[in-house]
Amino acid sequence: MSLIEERRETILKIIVGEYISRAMPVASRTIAEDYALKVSPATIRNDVAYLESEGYITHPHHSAGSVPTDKAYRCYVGLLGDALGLPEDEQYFFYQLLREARDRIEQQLRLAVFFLARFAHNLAIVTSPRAPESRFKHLDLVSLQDFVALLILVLYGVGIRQRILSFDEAVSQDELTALSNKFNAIYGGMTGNGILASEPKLSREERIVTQAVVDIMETENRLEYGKPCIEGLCLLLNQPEFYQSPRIITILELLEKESWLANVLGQRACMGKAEVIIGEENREEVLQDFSLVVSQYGVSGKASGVVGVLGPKRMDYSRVISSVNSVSTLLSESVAEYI
Amino acid sequence: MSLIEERRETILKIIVGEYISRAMPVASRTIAEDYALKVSPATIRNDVAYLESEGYITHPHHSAGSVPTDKAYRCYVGLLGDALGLPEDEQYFFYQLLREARDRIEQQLRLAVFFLARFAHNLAIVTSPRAPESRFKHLDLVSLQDFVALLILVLYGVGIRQRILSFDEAVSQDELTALSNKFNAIYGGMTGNGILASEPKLSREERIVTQAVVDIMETENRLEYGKPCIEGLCLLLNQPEFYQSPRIITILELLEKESWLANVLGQRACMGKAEVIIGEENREEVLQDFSLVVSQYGVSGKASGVVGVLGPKRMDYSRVISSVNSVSTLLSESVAEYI
DNA sequence: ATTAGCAATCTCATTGGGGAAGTGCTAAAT
DNA sequence: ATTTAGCACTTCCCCAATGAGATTGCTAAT
Repeated sequence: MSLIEERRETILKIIVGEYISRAMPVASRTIAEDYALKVSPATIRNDVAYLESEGYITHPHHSAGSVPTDKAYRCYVGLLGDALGLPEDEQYFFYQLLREARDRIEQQLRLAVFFLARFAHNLAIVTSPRAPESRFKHLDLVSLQDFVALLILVLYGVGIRQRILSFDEAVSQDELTALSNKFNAIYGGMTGNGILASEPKLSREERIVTQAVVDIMETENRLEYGKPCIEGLCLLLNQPEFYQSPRIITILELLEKESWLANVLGQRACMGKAEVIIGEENREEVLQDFSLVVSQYGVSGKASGVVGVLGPKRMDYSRVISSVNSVSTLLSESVAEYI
Repeated sequence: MSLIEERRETILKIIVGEYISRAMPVASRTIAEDYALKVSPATIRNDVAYLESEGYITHPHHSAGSVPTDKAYRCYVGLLGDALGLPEDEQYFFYQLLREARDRIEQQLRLAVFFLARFAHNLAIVTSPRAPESRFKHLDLVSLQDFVALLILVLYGVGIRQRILSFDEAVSQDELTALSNKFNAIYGGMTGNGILASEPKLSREERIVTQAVVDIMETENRLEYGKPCIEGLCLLLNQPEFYQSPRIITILELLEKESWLANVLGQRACMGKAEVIIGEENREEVLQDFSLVVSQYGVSGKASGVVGVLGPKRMDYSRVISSVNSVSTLLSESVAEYI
């Protein structure tokens, strides 16, 4: 790389960095003064003109400073390399906190999403872990009223689901317990289809239970991701580009949709390594002013969830990526313990 | 009530109604023209001056029309009486929908909050039902790894909680099942304190389980309300008074707090009848530009939750109140079925 | 290849005026 | 005593004009 190309790259990095921290177009004089480049603003303007012709830079208007394009962010993220992680102390504190809550899965996810939002200063998303295909682990039946029982179904990969069952005749708790024992013995490890195929001779009540079990498992299979926990909406809204902007409403509308996460992610999240989706790389149109950093966590093939951060394209990628990676790693360890 | 007083009340109702539907100060001429009062704008101005001196009306500035005060809204709500409910067809449609999901408690709450938000055109809140004091109903232990098990605890009043247990030595599923049976036999119907007081001789493993059970029950008792489901944030944000206003951020910050609902409600929600909290009647300062309509649902003493709607003071009280009442009634029926 | 200098461009905050909206007051009418 | 018409006055809101400030693009010199 020639000296000139090197300087252009430096200038590009400076522009992206400055724009990320100040949220305002970067002037050539600022670059020349605040960084020891030993060239005049005019030279920098020449380089910027070149970078603009290559599609890395735009200007909001004729006499405004430089603003990075999506291409510039992409390049910037590429140059980050294996960046610095979170500060040791923050990371350790978070680690301790998560360990303390390791017996309460829900609580742990809520802590994770809460701290991820604060580490990353943006909207954080964590989905509960789930298995790629539902497999029966255990069920339990609890009598509520004479004709009504509560079905609790445990699936492999830390999923627990409940449903109310109504019978045609009174069923006592003892009978329910007997039913549970029978099903636990024969259905263990089976998939929904497996249970349907095994088709043992069933009584009326047994059929009701089995149908509910299969229905839960199939519903579960249709979902792409577990229920997402979200935190830090107001951190996102406090960002200068969204302050009092109608665009935030489109984001809220997106988040209220049922399966927005599957639409947004497509296939992209991969295990253990944060992926960055910048601006127009987002398939969802309303996200094209945003960047998304996502990673999968969990144990491959057994149980996995997604952690991610959504923020303006002008986010502190280094910090966000390492936050996502940290949280992802810690949650993976946690899942491995009780899978 | 003299003729003049009657006219003043009518004018007050007109001003509140117009302001609710148009979100703009109401001019005396508008009142005279659009409503057949048979008096001139000047007369109306005199009455408005009186209403202002009594604290029912303000003006954003000298030559602006009339805007109702909190006192006016309170009066307006009082005059509503037992207002018109929701349209029959909407109500019936919703009723059907809720019945279809009656075996899935979570799903039912989500449907309820979703439709409540849309009926009321504002932010809707529904908390899951819970009992005033936790009482043991049933537990189940599922082996996850040699030393690790999943505890599932069912409490009276439709609560189901889970926790991961770690033992010092390997415990098989058979042993776990035996443990469950034992506990189900002796702890049934007991409170957390009751279990502690009964203090049977316990093995190491039994102690771990019991401790977890008591801990869950006590944690549960400390919570004032179940986990709130929220819907319709963007409906709220689309209201003209919040459009591009920084006040929405304070609302988001409030909603992200752990126990905001208890702070906001205090003692107020009462069973089966919607309560209206207007503007400065809210104890929470950031809500003083809002109104809140809340009601309890469930079965008194057994299991109850809260349904509510949060919106601008300028909300359609008639519609919101009847929406809240409808949803509350339907959810109460539902809870009664499986309590 | 780099730089200094300068004209050109665009934003943004300020100012001021015209017009519209709507009240408050006063005096007359009922 | 109540209601009304008429009018002055206040305030907002939109618009255009203005000027200052920032920063670039270009040109010509180094």
